[in-house]
Amino acid sequence: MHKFAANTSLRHAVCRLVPLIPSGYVATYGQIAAYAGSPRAARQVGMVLAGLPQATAVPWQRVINAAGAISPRGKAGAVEIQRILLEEEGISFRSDGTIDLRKHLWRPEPIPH
DNA sequence: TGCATGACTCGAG
DNA sequence: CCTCGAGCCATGC
Repeated sequence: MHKFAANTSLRHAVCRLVPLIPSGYVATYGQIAAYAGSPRAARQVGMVLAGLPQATAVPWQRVINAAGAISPRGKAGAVEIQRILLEEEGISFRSDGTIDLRKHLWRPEPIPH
């Protein structure tokens, strides 16, 4: 019944990169995957975030999908929680529930190492 | 080994 | 601009 797993190196990259996203901005799964060196691993990034403990210091809420929406999830209420956290950081949502990436997408100056 | 599953993405129509 | 389908890839049974 030990449920661990998840690509270790990607997990480390995610924990290093996600905290670089400033409050008030968001990044996409694909973006994080690309900076982590695995441009095709967007889904795995989602899996890593799903595996984070509840009390993590990693700002997982700042990672959304390429459509500018909060990705639906099995857990009921999870999407609402994420939205509230982002609104508290100053991010506004359109009536259809999406975020304007032109305004809020994280665009790091130099490429993160 | 095979097949379904998912916090994904992109391009065709 | 939106909907769909196909590609993608680690996990789990």
